[in-house]
Amino acid sequence: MSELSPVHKKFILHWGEMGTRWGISRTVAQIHALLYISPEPLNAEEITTTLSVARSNVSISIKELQSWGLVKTSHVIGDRRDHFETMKDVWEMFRVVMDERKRREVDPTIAMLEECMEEMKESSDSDSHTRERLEALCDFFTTAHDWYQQTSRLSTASYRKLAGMGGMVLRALKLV
Amino acid sequence: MSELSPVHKKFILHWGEMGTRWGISRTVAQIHALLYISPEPLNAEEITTTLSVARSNVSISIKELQSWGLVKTSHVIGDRRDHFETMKDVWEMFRVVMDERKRREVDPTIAMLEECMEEMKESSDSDSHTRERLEALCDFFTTAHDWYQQTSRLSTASYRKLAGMGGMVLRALKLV
DNA sequence: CTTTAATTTCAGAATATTCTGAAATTAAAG
DNA sequence: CTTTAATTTCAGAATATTCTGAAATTAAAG
Repeated sequence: MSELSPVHKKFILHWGEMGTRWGISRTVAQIHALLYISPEPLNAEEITTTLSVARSNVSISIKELQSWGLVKTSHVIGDRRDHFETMKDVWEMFRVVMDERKRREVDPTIAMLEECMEEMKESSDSDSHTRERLEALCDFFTTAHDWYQQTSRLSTASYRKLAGMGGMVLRALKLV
Repeated sequence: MSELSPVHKKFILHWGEMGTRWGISRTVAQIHALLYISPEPLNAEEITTTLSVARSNVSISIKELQSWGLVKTSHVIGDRRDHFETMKDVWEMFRVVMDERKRREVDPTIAMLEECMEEMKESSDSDSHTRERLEALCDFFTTAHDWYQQTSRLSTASYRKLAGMGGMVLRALKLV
């Protein structure tokens, strides 16, 4: 794995680029891409040489990926070094990312909105326009949150089934 | 609107912070938040003083919001300045953002994956593991893309209905 | 306990991003 | 056409982020 084919490079570079657009550092995303296409778990040294980044950068980035729940440690007998791997199931992978983003960003936002509404109530703020806007946002987030709760635990197969049936479902529910 | 209440400040600051986590500059997100809670369209000068940022920063950030399709220009009779406003429907707002992210990030990623697969075919690359991984990713993205196509055009009311019925739908489809 | 391999920490360098303020441009008003 | 208001552009300052390399720490091997 330490010699990347042109396709490997293309994929890893693109994934790194996408990472930066979503607030994830390039190296973190590149390591994730590398582990995703690697047939077997890699140790830190291998990642360092393959991606040409500093050893310490790999260490920190792996920590970051672990905090997202995207990377697990595994071991090889006769080798004391940690090896790292990521899940291969893509739907599972996105579920993990969504869960974490929900926890880090959506939940605090809902909390903030509720606090705002509470504070407005207490100070008997007559600014009904602001109140309406915040309520609409809060509403949207909680509805989306509920839907997510319902669907995110589906198996890969069920998810695929649901997505495939999309149009039919909507027609049956007379939503279209 | 040039004097922000504590709740306004709280909301705008939080929204700005969330923006940075999703790869959007703080000021861009703050302006969006401000326009969202503003009862009427604001001109650039008002935004400048309310948020205490440079006039030029407002100009560039508004451009950015317009490129996302989140901000529209409106005019007031007897005033030659542009006024800016954002949609108030939250579901619509997120749909617009999703559409744009799909166009900017998901579509190019699908294209990249297809190119990779094509290149592997041409060079009759025997790396079946990589091929499998890329195919799985491509598959996921196209399935998600299809589902999104089906549901994203729903009205706010339908979206709410669908989300509300979540559990029922899944049970009816024997997915749970 | 000593040696050595592996890993982590962290200060600061390198880089990228965001923002400012002055100058240039555009365009409405008179 | 001239004046003035409004807007945009853009170089570089300010700031934030990412990354490196050396030093410190941890922990396995002998």
